[in-house]
Amino acid sequence: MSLRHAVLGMLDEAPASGYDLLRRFEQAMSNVWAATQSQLYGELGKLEKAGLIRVHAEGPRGRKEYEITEEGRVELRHWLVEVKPNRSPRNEVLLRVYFLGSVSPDKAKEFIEYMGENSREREERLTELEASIDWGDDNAAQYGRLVLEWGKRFSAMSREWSEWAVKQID
Amino acid sequence: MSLRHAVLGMLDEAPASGYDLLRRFEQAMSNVWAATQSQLYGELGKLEKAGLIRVHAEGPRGRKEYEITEEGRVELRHWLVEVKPNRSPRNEVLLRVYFLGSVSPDKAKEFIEYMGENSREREERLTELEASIDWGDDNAAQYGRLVLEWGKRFSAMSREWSEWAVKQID
DNA sequence: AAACGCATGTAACATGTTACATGATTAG
DNA sequence: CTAATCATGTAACATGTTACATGCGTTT
Repeated sequence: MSLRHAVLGMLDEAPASGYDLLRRFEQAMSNVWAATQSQLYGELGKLEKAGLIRVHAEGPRGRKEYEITEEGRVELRHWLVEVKPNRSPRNEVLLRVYFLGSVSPDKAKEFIEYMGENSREREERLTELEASIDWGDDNAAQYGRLVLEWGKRFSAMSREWSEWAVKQID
Repeated sequence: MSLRHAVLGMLDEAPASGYDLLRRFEQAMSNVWAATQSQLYGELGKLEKAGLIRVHAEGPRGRKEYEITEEGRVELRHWLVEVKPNRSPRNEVLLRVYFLGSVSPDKAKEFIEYMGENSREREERLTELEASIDWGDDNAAQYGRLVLEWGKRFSAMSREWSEWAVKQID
């Protein structure tokens, strides 16, 4: 149930509409957690019914701005540090590497080079992002920087691995 | 539909029963792709109906050993290098880091230290695993080594990030 | 004979994706 | 006035999890 907590976390920073949250899922959040529009609106409905968020203001075009409730904050803090993370890892690209023995070494190399290319691009995008963001010195932004740094290190590691791995084939 | 392809990949190495495959998902595969017993048996049924695998031998206790068909091999090779990977990343732990501003710096530090501890353990487990495996020099094992190395580098990177990140807080 | 491991399957539920559907407001 | 963007929602389907159910074969 992490989508639920992603929403609570964002609303704990500031009130927002489903539409606002969707933008964040597509942008800043997209390296960490995904959500489709459909799923998001559904979850907002459930969260409201459960009393963890409430409509705080309505705007044009049926816009509903939600805010987190005290109950929601309690749930968020509980999840953040007390609930054991238990997602099973799923890495589709690495899964393919496992089975590259089923194609020719040339195709395998090509695939791993493609992985390296992706990592390089990701690395660049994150570096650009870092430069473009005006990091206020508020509390929340601090952790955004940590996540960004994680992404950069991850991309670098993946790129280096790809460079090493192509050399191992045959 | 990666579960499907994980199954095809394993059956392309050697025939196996659902039970055999489950063992692999729980062991070697667990760092890369997860599957529950329930899901696996369901998928085997679908794959058989679709003609991508077939029952190749039956054993005691209703054991059904499957083998991949030529059609299955075609599908596997197609997926391996021609289908664009499109899984959206989901990292529950990193999602929490994003929102650590909602708890005290002390609790945040504790959480990141816990992350580092996990990475260290994972690193050790993989190193032990590496030593314990008798790598035959067959084609398939080669790629298993690449995946293992990825895991080791990933764990090391996570550990180093954690060490760096705790120092950034406050 | 009991306990353990092998072996398969179903049902209910939760989560996530794709496609469809609708309409208001704002910018050019 | 027209296109883009804002804004919310539903339906059908695919994927994944937890719990339940059953029984055979082997080892102690």
